[in-house]
Amino acid sequence: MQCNMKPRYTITTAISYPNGAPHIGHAYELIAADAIARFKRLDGYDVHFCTGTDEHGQKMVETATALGITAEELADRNTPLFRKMAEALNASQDDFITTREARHVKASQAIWTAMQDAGDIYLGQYGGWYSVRDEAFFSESELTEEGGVKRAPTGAPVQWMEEPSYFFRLSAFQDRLLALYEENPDFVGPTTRRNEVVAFVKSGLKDLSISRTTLDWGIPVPGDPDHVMYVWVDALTNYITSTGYPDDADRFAQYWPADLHIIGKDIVRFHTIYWPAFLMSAGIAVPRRVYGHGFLFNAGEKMSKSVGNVLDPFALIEAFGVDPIRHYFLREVPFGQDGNWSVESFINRVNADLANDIGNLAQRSLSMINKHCDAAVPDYGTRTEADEALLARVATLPDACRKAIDTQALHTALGAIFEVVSEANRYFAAQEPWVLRKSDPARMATVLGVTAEALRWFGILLLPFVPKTAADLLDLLAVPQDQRTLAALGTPLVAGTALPAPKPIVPKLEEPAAS
RNA sequence: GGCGGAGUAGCUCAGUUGGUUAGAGCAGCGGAAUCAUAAUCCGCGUGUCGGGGGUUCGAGUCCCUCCUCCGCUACCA
Repeated sequence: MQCNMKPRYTITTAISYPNGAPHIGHAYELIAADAIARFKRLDGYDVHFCTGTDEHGQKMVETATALGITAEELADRNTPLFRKMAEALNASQDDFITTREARHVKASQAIWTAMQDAGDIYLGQYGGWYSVRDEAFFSESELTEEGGVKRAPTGAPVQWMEEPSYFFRLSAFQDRLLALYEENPDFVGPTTRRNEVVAFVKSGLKDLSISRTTLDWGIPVPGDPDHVMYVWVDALTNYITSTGYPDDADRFAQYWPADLHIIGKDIVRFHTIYWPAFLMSAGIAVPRRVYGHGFLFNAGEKMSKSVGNVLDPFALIEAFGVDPIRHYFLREVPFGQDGNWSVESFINRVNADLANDIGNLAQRSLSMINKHCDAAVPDYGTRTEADEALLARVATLPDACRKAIDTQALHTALGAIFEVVSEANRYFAAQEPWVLRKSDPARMATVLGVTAEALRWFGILLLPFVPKTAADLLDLLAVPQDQRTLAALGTPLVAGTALPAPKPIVPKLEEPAAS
């Protein structure tokens, strides 16, 4: 318990499905959520940032079976890869949850019981196409048909089967959901997704099958161990498990409801219809906002295993470094839209922004300080209009970034920052401190000091996006660790502070051979 | 089919409640400078604002229509 009651901010990614190794889509979602989480911390929030893996479900069993191992072994094999990815991406999650954990089993059973007590769960019959050989149901769209025989993707024939299943009374929530969207226009983003969701709910809702008896890889239904929970109750509940439900009432009160769920656009419906309905049924507050990001393409093509063009986040990080990767996807892809990866545009973007614009600005200004100002922050107290104009421009950035971050416009935040970085380059070129060195050393000192001060703002503002690079820049400016917050932006560099010898913070990328 | 979104310079896109010669970044071409990671700065675009029609003193910005592309249209994370 803290006495100084910082505002809190709870943000999550979807939990990844670890039936394979993580791919760039998983990385992208985590990078974006991490940037937002870091920004909120930087802005003084008490942040709870959670990610993880969803280890249950039918696909896990299918994949494991194909590999000749158990689902549990598959999870043991793959979940660590997702943890490694988070580490490699320099993600700052406060919690990494997996659905096998005892706390999650407990939370899932608790919300189930709450929904049941509310009268929204009943026992019925679920019908579907079942493969005896695979011991699994398949959806109509997965099936192939030849000679009147429907077959599963595995080639096994399927037959229409019915089994007992618990249902969630989703149909009863249509009006409440529509009221939710009506009263909270920001509940679903981007807007185009919201329209789809509203249209879907307006078209009428059917009750949802939420248990299976043909599967045992999952969380047992309370009071009926023949059933395991099927998919959504288990998977979505991770968000409240992570915030302390049901036992840690203090933490839960502190961190729930979530401020933001960052998810892929493909699972918007589950997060904006099923999830709030579950919560309303259980008497739990609904999240404040759900945002569906776009997908990434590789050189204009959809990534797929069969095409073999799936980007491996580990390989990219290995080849280029984390910050360039983070920067590229956050800056180049308008968040919420689909984006594209190409090596050419990646090299261009990273070199232009990080190496040339800000990296070189730091190098050229700090080199002069090092050589001509006794390697200490020069006195820049006597300023001209041009100096003030630049600093005033820089000072508009925090609010611009806050506004962008609160609408998940990550690319806009970075765009705003780099627009002013360009402004700083123009300022530097126009002031010509290398000429002033001979004509007016005091004026030179001021220009260099103003530039260094601008760099301090850039460094702090860039921490959420490119943490290592920004920290390196702040190191060069001798900014103390406890001064690296938005609140500390108002505390300018102190003249006379010793500065280390400058060194390039971002190496320029060469045209690579790596893929 | 139904609902929704989008079509603006080579590429990626901005364009507020309709108003002066439609903008930015990147790429390209030319120049300046030399403090710096050959980085930076300055200059250069005759774009049918998808086609057509309409409203208006005036439309990329509103209305109609057509064309093209995309998303959603339930039990898969």
